[in-house]
Amino acid sequence: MPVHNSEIATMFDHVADLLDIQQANPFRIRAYRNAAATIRDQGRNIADMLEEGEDLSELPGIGVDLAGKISEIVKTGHLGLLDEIAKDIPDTLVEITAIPGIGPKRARALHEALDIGSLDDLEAAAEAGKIAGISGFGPKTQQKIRDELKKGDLAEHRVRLAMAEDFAIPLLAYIKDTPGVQTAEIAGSYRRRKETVGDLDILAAAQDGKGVIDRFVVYDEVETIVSQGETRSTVKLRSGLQVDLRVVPKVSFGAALHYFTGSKAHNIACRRRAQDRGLKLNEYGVFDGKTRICGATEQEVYDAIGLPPIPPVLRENRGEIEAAEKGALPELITLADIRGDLHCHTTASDGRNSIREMAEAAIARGYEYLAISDHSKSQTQAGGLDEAALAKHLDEIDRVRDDLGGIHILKASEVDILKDGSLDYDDDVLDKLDLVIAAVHANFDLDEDKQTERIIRAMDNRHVNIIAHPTGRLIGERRPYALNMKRLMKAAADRGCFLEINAEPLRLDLNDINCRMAKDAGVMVSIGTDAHSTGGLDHMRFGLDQARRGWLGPDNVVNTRNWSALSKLLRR
DNA sequence: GCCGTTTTCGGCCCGACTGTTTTCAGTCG
Repeated sequence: MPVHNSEIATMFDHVADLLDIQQANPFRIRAYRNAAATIRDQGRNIADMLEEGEDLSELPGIGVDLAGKISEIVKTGHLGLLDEIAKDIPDTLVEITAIPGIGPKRARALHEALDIGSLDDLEAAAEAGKIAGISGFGPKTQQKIRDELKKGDLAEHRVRLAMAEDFAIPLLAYIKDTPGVQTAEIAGSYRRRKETVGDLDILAAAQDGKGVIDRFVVYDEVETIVSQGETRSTVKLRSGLQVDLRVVPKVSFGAALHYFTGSKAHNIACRRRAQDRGLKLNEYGVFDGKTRICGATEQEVYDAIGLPPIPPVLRENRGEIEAAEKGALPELITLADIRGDLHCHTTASDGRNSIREMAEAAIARGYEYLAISDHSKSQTQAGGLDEAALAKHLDEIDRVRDDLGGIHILKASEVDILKDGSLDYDDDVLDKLDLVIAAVHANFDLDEDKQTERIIRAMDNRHVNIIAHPTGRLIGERRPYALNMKRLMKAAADRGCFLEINAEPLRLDLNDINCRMAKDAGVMVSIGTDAHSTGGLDHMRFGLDQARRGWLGPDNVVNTRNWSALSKLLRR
């Protein structure tokens, strides 16, 4: 039974939560959280690394002790430390800290005063009116607990970036439109272009914070006001999305933007750098003693701590500070680098627009080329084409090509990789195509070895240029299938095969970590929208976000090449 | 519990808002 990185990370986070309630050494607690983050950031399976004899204590934030605990988890599936802690406090006590306003200290107080050990215990105590009597608690807190329990909605739900935009853009316009607001930005993981965001963090520059906050909390979509002060406020929108607004004076805007953009780990590293220089960094600026030396722009903040500006997409404390220090930050790809889209569908299978409409839409976006890649015959529910239908379809592409100048239309197909790794069309059919995208659309539950070998076998076919959405995950809906990514990447590099970043907001597959692995493994990436309509071509920018978060530059991406370079690359 | 171009010991980021207090602890980001 292989242990996933996410399981180890979850156990470490759980240990941290429990130690927090025990009021253990806060730095020890942080060590567990940092280690959990490091483990999540590994593209490779930790269990595999261990098996291959790698020294895990060389990973950042993991020392001899935690390396030993990882090994224990991988070998036994258990962590003895958790049993130790359970003697003191119940495992399920952590649940109650999901209630806003209940943190580790109050959880402990509730446990000690009323022997509360779970959400159910808490609910019973709250309904019986026993909470308000505990020191540090009062009637308001008791009522809040009852309200939150009644609502039930305690699980953190992150929304996909594309959906967050739908709420963020009009809200930002509203804030910018508020009298007295000089400038405003959306910060947080939204600005870092993370694939999902937990809440929206908005920053505004204004002299009068209160006026801005007062108008913020009456925004049309606000359902509840969680907190409301002079310079900051938190609300919940009807959609359930939480929004934090912070207002600072203009001279502090850069420092506040830096602080509010995060990530937390990046901020901590920056603040530590400031400390090393005898300075203090907070959201109001960079300070020498009590004197504010700068902070109007992010550039000034980075200058003060001796670094070139670091793009928000890289601010995850995944080596960007060290790279910046050495002047080795990557040149990141931008939309302007993209010369074409190598994955889209038409009415021939499950798309909504014709070949001509898709091509015209690509021309309108300034592209040199577009690959028309409808589904193969096994995808019956998606209108996949059998050989005869494909032949007619290719003829139709020829007609549009003759008719429509100004763009190279590639005859392509998104061909199913069957369970045994063979392809859905025979080689003589594949021969007629300019580009073959191979994709897994069924049999997701093979074990890691079988799934990996299946895809590598598909890549053994010299017709295959691109593996589409390599992990198969759907954000928030379907986990990636089991795959040895390191083996897959090596195989792709050896065969001159490309891996896709599928730019569809639900997929974004490869993810940022895998993109970075691809770069390190020397695998080129193709960013394709998988558009099923002309509008879907605009999802390219979400794929670019993921690529940028994965440190990719124009050189790492196939579809930054001009037509002649691309055509050479497609010949394996 | 981790970490080191000052260090193998002694450090480890910083501030706003709320509710319960009667000056502040706890929570959150």
